[in-house]
Amino acid sequence: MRTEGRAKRLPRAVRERQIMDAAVDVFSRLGFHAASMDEISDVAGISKPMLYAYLGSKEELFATCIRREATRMMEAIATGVEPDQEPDVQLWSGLRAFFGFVGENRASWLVLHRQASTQGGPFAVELTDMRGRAVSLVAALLTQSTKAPATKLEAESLAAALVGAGESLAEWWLDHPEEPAGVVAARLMNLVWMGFGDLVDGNVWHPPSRR
Amino acid sequence: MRTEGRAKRLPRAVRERQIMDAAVDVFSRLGFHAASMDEISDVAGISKPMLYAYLGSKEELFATCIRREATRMMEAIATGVEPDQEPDVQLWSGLRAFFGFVGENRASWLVLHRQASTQGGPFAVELTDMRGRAVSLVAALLTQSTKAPATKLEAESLAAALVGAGESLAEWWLDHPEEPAGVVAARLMNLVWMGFGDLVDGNVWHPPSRR
DNA sequence: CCTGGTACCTACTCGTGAGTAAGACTACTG
DNA sequence: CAGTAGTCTTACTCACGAGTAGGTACCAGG
Repeated sequence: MRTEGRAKRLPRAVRERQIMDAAVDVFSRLGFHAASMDEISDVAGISKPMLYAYLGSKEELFATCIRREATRMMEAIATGVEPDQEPDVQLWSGLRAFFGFVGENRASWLVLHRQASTQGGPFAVELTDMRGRAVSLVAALLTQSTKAPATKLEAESLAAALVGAGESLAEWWLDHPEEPAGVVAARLMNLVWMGFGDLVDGNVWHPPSRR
Repeated sequence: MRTEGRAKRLPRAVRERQIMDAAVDVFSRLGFHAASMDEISDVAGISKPMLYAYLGSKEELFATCIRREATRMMEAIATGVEPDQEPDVQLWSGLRAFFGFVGENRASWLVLHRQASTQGGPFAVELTDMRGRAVSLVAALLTQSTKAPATKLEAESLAAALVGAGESLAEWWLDHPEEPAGVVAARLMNLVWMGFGDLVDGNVWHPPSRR
């Protein structure tokens, strides 16, 4: 990129989108610290002062990226899940939506997960916030199941474990892209709904209405 | 630290231990990038050139930390687990050992997990390596269960999910230290062995010989 | 008391990357 | 064809942190 001279004049909104896309790309490849504003501006096809003029400091830019991608993902999942269904079906559709999103937005996922841990920055808020929303969502789903976990702590911790399992499996999936999203999602569904105990005995979970 | 003048003369081996301890502390608090060699040397109570003379570059130092802490953790788990037992019992003892270690070595855990993602460095090898060993271990445990997952991929992905669940739950635990290690471990055990399906119906897992 | 060797220090170099000053180019508006 | 508002640039400053040069204190053994 950026071998030509002056960039074409474009309206601010468009430029901002381009910059954000470039930023997500670079952050996902290098992580927050290793990514440089020079490289981002380069990939975006503009010069550094534009970056600062439009998106503020590096930390602000990163936080904005997180916010945008997190919102996209949460919306994808919210769209995919069907409320007013049995808990297991809801979980199933949620998992499908999640893995579907990750499969089609690797960069988004990387920026949200791999760079999530780089604690310290004020953007950590955005991340823990999103993760917290996801956990609460799952926890609510669990609590809503009758006879489910007694304490709030129990539901929340199980939800945290489930979310972590999803994240980890998504990470594993990046190294084994030949597997279709549905298969991976189904595996996690079986793990958390049936448990190894049942799986060992050959009992598997499947959607109520087979397709 | 480091307000006094010259440090007392100490044999190299002792100094190296001190430095490693300081490094783990600083890395766990700040992460690889944000940690500075100045601060580490400061916490260790010595000057920077000593650091370089004894432990090499920053990346070498970090890699050494990872190796040391990873070894400690894997040994703690290996010691805790009882082979020649039923798979579920093995998993149970492994989980107990894992959460026990994390509870008593927060800094070790943080350096191993939170800073794990900071990809890019040559130390990433150490981390993915250790995680790979953990996953393989669990995968072997699963495969050894009769009638278990058919394909190697399936076992490995489930193991990855389980390890991720453990990591995530450990992370959650850091924010809820009032819970005892055993309770947290038991929760994860129930999740992955029984599954939500059973938990919803009130079926819980417990060790074969009640204590 | 010299002679080495090892622990330890102060005080630098030097690259890199965040952030900025000051101005140039383009387009619309009267 | 001004004037003005917004886009875009080159070319800096400046702090911070990795790594080092070159020396000082301390403890052997001869």
